[in-house]
Amino acid sequence: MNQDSVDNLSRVRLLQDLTSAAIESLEKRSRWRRYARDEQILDRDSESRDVFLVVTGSVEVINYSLSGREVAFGHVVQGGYFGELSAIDGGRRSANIVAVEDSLVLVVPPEVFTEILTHNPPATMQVLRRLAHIIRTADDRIMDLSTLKAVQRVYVELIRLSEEDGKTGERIVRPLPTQRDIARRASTSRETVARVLGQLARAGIVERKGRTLHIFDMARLMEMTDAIEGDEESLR
Amino acid sequence: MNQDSVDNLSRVRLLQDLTSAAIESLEKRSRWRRYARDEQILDRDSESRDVFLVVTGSVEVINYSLSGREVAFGHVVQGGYFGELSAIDGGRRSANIVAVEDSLVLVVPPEVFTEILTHNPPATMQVLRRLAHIIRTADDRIMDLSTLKAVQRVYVELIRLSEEDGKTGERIVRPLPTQRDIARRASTSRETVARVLGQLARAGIVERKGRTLHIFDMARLMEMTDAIEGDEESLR
DNA sequence: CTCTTCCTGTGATTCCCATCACATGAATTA
DNA sequence: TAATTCATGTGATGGGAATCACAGGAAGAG
Repeated sequence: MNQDSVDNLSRVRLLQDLTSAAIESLEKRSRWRRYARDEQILDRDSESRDVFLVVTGSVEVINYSLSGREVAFGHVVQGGYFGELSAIDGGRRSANIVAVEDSLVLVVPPEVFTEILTHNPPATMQVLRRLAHIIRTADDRIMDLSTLKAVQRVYVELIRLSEEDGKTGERIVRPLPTQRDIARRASTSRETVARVLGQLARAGIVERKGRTLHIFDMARLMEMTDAIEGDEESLR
Repeated sequence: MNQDSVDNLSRVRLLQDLTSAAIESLEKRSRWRRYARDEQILDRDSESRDVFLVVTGSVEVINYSLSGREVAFGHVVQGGYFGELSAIDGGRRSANIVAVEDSLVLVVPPEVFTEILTHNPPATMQVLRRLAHIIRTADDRIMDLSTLKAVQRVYVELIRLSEEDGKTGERIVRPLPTQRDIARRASTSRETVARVLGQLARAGIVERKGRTLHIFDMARLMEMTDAIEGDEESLR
């Protein structure tokens, strides 16, 4: 094992409070795996219980309905991890994991993960906070799905994706995901996303330039997520 | 403090691995509260961080949209607890809690809760497993909301509520919640629930007798949750 | 026992948006 | 650079279910 591995691993949030000795021991009992872009890493309902530490790259958490509809649950990027649910409760995988880009992960056996938990209170708190965060996010999404219209869920998703531009201070979404990706996060159809984007652009609220979406009127957009807006005319 | 309290508390899942000494110390640093039926225990977005142990009675976790729509997230019955998210991550309350019946709860300050976690690995694993379970349930619900029609979500809810009758071995739902309650778990309207129940009864799949719903054809009901069923005629 | 209040069953109506169907356009690969 | 393959913009249409509107029943309160 080389020093690089330890350095990289220490950047994984789960391990940030461990000593390098502990990390080395963990690494020895785990195995490295590389996954290519679009490669399936984990199948829903499969039996493994390992925890996956994402050292480089990023993955997507996604599920499919019987009818073929895709529902995106989230991303895990460099420094994150996934698969902890099964390691914790011994249950099956609750989702499919796909590599979004070429990724390097450390596959940690459940016993090793559990051992970290029992010996490292800070790491355990880390996991607890992460699970708490997942629950809050999921609950918000259930609320959105239960109370908002499809169009409004697209607004919410755009807001969620947006960030302050470092230079201009403008609100932007970069890179703008494909309409298909937005649709599977907002649980709607690709066409609806296209229409919403078009309508917002025509109303002067957003503008798309290549892979960047500029949000000119963030306040307006946020209002529209909870008000029952009128017809499109009123947007002009 | 009397022995009864310790006995009752030791039945709370969070504390089941603690010594009675530990439970006594915990109880001394917490406070007892009684809530009447329908009383609001916790408000969404409020600032407290306490964890609530339900010693007797039961409570409901519920949220309201701006438009007034109600979304039910779950129940916590005797022996359970709630409020742990805020104690873990310091964030605000994510839902409202209402007493379903007269309830006695022990209100545990966040520091005391955290102390239990750091000193009792089994209790911590308990919490981790509970959070994992909540996440799985929430994810399932997101899938249902994203991929099923309102009618099918009612089927799913009936299945979820159903249990084997000890004597007859029949599949039943008892007590059958009001249509309004079913609607807020399935995220649909009360009327839709009424129509689904009526339609299932006419098809001979279920029968309602007072506050009990008998499910005669469970297999059929389960099929109907994932197939795109035809018109009502085909149910006869 | 009687009076509210809440629950339940059903019709009628409106409207959201998923789906189908193409026409470009952009981007990747051969 | 041609040839696929994927992304995007928009019309047309149909169906599902939310909403509105009552009427009768059950059940709790006084």
